[in-house]
Amino acid sequence: MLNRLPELPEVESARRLLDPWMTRARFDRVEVRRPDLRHRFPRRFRQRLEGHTVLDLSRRAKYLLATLSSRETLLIHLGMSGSFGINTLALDPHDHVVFHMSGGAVITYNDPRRFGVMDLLRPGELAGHPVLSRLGPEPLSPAFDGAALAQACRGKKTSLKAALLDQRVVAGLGNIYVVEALHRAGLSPRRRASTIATASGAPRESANRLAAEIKQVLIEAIARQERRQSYRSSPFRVYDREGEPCTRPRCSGTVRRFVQGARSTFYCPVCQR
DNA sequence: ATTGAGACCTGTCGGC
DNA sequence: TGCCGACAGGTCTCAA
Repeated sequence: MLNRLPELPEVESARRLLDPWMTRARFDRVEVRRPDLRHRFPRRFRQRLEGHTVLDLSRRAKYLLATLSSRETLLIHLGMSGSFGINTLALDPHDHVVFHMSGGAVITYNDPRRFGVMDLLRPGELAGHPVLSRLGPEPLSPAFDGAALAQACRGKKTSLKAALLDQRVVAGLGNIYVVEALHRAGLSPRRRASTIATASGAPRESANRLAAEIKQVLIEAIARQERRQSYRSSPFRVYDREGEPCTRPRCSGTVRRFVQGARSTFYCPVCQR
């Protein structure tokens, strides 16, 4: 469903799901049922995994990184529809990769739209990686705050929404959580990104508020994933609520939708300025 | 350099 | 009922 689109909280949730089954376990057998996700798999993908042990499973932005005993790193991106299953009974047509681990666990990667990525990085390829090395700060790290956000937005002529989707500004947000954070912070998605910083790049109050709301919306989403309860109504305050009353306290506005960078933006024109 | 638009992919949904 | 186009979105590529 909507909240399964893999943004940072969903990827963190996947990491926590996999960790007990993967870390300290060995790849006994790897099945590649479809090698054509977003890119072709690296050469000898299966052989480079089999027989090796996972030493550590971490997350950077929307990427999962498994450090292997071979000193290579398995890099995984869930794209738009990727998910993992543990010991699922029957194979689905979209189960593209199956890891048979030494502990007996069978880990299945499912990805109907095949926008996901699996790659293997040799020891030297991690540091200067064309994507990883350009990622901005982790939004939940202490390094990310209003000052860091303002500095990254300084002089940017693009919209605040586009800036937050730029993984070099802050790493791990997608359309939904950007829309939610802007709503919570009471900031218009159309506003120029540079307006949250002073001319010298110092944070305005809006930058501090936005950074705090980004953290909060992610923390709440991760906690929701952990509880794994199903919701009868949307957990989002503004996303996909076009025409509904604004959910912010004392706001009488109505949620509007418009397209920004070929993505749907939902916002309240009354309280988001 | 920065910014924006199009492409990739397929399940779902609304309209006729 | 069934078909078909529109839509969803993360990231890469290309062009202005």
